[in-house]
Amino acid sequence: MEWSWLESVLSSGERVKEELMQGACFGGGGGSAEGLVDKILGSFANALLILNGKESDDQKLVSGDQIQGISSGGGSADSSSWDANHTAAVIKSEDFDEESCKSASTFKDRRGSYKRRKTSHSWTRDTLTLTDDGLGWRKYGQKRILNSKHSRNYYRCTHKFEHSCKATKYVQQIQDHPPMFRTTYHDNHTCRDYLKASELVLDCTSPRESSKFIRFGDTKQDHPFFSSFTSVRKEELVFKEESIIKEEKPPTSDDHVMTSHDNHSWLCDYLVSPDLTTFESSGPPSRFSSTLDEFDHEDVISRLMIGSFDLDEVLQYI
DNA sequence: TTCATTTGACCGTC
DNA sequence: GACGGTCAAATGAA
Repeated sequence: MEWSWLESVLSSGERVKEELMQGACFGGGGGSAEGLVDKILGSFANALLILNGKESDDQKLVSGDQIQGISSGGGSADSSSWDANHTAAVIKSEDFDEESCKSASTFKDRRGSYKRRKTSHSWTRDTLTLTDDGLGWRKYGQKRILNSKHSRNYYRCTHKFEHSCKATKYVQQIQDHPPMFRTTYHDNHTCRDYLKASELVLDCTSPRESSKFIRFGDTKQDHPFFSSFTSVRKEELVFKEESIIKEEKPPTSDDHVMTSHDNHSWLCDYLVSPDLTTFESSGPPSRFSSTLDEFDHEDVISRLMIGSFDLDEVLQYI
């Protein structure tokens, strides 16, 4: 029994390695940038599926062509750009189906229609001041909450309708002296994912390095995608000074500001969303677990998306 | 004129 | 039935 499990793990490991290596090799090959990116992401998606044990009948591995088909078939404003949402849709097919069903219902007469987000991706941040977190929020409601002196303000993403961004947050004053505000975020901003694939440069300085390091372009600060990320890092420093930590899920470092309400890694929560779509505001420093159990598969994609990545580093955990 | 905020109503969940 | 999240008309600000 143990052997079969081990065999399974090793077999999966080999396949993951194959997929990741294939993805890395695509970077050195020919073809259009868009096609290459699609193929690479297809391989990484497959690797994740294997790692998650989801390569079953209902969730086949995806090919780069499939991703390409999806990305070009959607209603994206810019058909030449690869939309990370689509890959997320492939990887998290269950979520995708659920969303499809939801969208099938009419939008009229849906006041108050919502699902309580008990299990959704949420986290809180306590601050001493009402600080602008630099993201586009629009207030859509205010409510008095039971057993609370102060009303709760509800915000949604400014680009909710333009980009179908599901990010919402609510802010509530939880203390008077000194004033303390608790901001609870739900879902990540997907409105900043309109990243042009053509701007993803595969930068391999040597043939040897090309098989070892995968780098998605230089993190140019003037790129909207990365500039938002870098500005966020600055903001994080500000928040570290004026924020306190909640203890629901104590991180390893003392200066963490926010609390995640699900089991995703810190990095995934705040740098890249679990559905691989979003760079979120600020967050705790990245980590890389040293055991297989702690190893979060999504870290792989997170780091791939952020910048350089040591493939061997991943493979040693497989 | 456009866009953001306010506010009461609606309605799903507990 | 209470609570809380969202909607949308009314209102205000730029």
